[in-house]
Amino acid sequence: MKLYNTLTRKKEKFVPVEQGKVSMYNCGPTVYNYIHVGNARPLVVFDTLRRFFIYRGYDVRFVVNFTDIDDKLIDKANKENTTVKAIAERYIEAFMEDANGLNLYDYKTINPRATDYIQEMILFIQGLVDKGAAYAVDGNVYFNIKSAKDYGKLSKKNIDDLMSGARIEINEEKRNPMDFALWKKAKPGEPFWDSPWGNGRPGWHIECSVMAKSILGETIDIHSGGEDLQFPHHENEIAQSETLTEKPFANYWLHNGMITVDNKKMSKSEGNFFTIKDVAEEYDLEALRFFLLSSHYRSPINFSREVMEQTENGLERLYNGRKNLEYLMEKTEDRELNDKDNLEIENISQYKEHFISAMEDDLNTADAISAIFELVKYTNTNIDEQSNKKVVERAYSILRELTGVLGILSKEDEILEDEIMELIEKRTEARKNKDYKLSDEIRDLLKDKGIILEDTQDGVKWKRV
RNA sequence: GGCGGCAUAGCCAAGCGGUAAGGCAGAGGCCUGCAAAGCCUUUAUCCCCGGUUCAAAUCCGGGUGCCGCCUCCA
Repeated sequence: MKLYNTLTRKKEKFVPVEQGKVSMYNCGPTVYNYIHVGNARPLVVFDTLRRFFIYRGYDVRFVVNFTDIDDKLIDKANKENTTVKAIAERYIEAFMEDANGLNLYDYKTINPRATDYIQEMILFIQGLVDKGAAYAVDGNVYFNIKSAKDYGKLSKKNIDDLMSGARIEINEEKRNPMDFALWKKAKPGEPFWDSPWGNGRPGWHIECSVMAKSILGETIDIHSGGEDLQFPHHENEIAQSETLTEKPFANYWLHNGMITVDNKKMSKSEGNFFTIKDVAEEYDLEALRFFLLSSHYRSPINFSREVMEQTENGLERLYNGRKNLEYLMEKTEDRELNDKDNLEIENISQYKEHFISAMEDDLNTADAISAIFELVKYTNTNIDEQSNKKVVERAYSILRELTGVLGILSKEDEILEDEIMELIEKRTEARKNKDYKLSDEIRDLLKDKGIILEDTQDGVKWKRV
């Protein structure tokens, strides 16, 4: 497995800290609002990486946190005259619904909440204060970036350039304008926790460092997130964690590219965003997942109605391919494998090899998807009622395996109600009698019910719209 | 101003020095009572200009255009 590591700006061979195990941490949502398509990209992409690791036999621990305390939650709670906790509950619930639609959590994922780790954060901050890397001023605690060796090593920025950027807020309390808050003094009416520096709450950056350390340990394998978090968030996480533990915080830093709309970054502050719920009204969220995997995770991708429709149609082709194989499994005969069968199995297996090597090359899902399309093309063309059932089953299981790694084609066929089966039979009878008027009426009736019929040489196939 | 990325057919998108994958859409055809699905055929000198090489979409230099980060942001 090769992964592009932002730290070195190179594709590197992946070597886990502990053989056969992978620890991953992905910065999760701040739960003050519904998540949008841009927020969904890292979740889908790195969920796919996790699935691939599991597929390759790794024992994976994957953490995606909830930031459930910060300025935005406090503002929202004040505006709605409710509590921060209530806001967090509401949007965590909404998040889980979206996550479910995106097929994110059918394997175990750890979802810690920042507010459950306040004591660990206080100890962490105290450790930094004891080391002289952090200082308290009037109830606030700041991290002194001068105490971090290599500050800027991830984002390749140097402190002087940043200073001349000069868009840093002036704060009299800070020794250096780039110092950032580890602990914020409580203002009247804000939620707070007791600490050695008085009542207050944690800063944003410290949360991820602490949850990662508490759950996964001092050095984790992979830390991921959107490329817009590289600076300052991830840079600050590194500074805090490595200053405290004196060990590498994460061995591999993975960053996904941005989603754009009309070629401008989708973001809440720009207002050009579509929430997952918006998308769900028009498209199946599985199509959104497929869209997010249709190009390489580090490239920017433009979200548009046109491309979503293209994606839906492509997904449909894959479903049809699977449907055809399911159909053939019923129709084909199970017999000993001959040379032709073996050759076919060999051909089919090549697509699986192609898929795996694409995924191992820095998670090239776009190329991996092309392998799946090629598999479907192959089976549509070369496999039929005359084929050996063993070959059909082999193709089918590979298709399921590979689409499962991507988390697509997750919808299963349902059993049709008796009433509908009767209509289908009635139509078949009508067609036999060449009563095409009646047969077309029945077909239209079923279409209204969302069932599409296909007449094939060996009988009627149906599918849901 | 500093740092980084990208530019491949109507659209999306692989490609990492050996002569342009895949998908969507369109056109024509096969099959079908008609459809649908599927299959076949069909659409690219890879932003521009130089250079290196037997060979460049791929490497180097110079342009042009677009985007991201430097501020909360996935």
